[in-house]
Amino acid sequence: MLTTLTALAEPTRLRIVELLQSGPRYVGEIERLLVLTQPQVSKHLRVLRDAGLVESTANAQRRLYELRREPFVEMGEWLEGYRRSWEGHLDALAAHLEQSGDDP
Amino acid sequence: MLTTLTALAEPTRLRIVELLQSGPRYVGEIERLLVLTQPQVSKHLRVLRDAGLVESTANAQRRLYELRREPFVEMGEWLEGYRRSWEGHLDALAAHLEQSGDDP
DNA sequence: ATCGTATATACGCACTATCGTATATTCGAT
DNA sequence: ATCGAATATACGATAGTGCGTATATACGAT
Repeated sequence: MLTTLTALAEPTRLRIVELLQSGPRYVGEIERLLVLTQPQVSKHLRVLRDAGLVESTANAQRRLYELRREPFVEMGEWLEGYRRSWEGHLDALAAHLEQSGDDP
Repeated sequence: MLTTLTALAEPTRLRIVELLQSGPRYVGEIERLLVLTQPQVSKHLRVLRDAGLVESTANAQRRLYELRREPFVEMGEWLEGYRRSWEGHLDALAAHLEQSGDDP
């Protein structure tokens, strides 16, 4: 989870990820659409790939990058834990109120 | 979203957040349970609070910190966008397969 | 009023990460 | 075989971030 969060917690990388949400893109497209230098794009894509957020397939000398689903699924599962914890607190509150109801 | 991600993308802060998942804690408890220095805890809590991830209520000279739901809800909604995008891709794939089915 | 406890902030240092520029690599085209 | 396009990497400089130590602040207890 930390590696996923670390990879996303950088403005430029988050922009790249948000762009890739609309579909796979070549490095050059990302460079042009987000107005970044080419090494900047390659470097950030490297980080995203190492974090498992993207994968690339080579077409001739171009590389098509796309998002991987897994890390996003994992984030969803991770969030579930928090959702459950609040449900738990609500259950505890409900139990408390129920108990309080016995002695007005 | 960026501020939330930035706040969470630090090992110690993530540990604090994970601890707070089990319920509200005083600064001293966090310090003891996670084996951190007191200024370290205060500093990280400050960042988490500025990011809107936690809020505190004062009891005498102690401050009870707890998670706020909103940023987690927002993360869930943000993830929804990605889930939908993959559904979209799957729909496109389904449409393609459907079309292909016409001519074997 | 003073003291001790609990928490927050200030400041200097070290480390990491990002950026820009230059260079390497890969591959198709000629 | 050579050239150009597309992408990746190396390297130096800089800026941001976390840590430790010391200090400030707030509040209850005596």
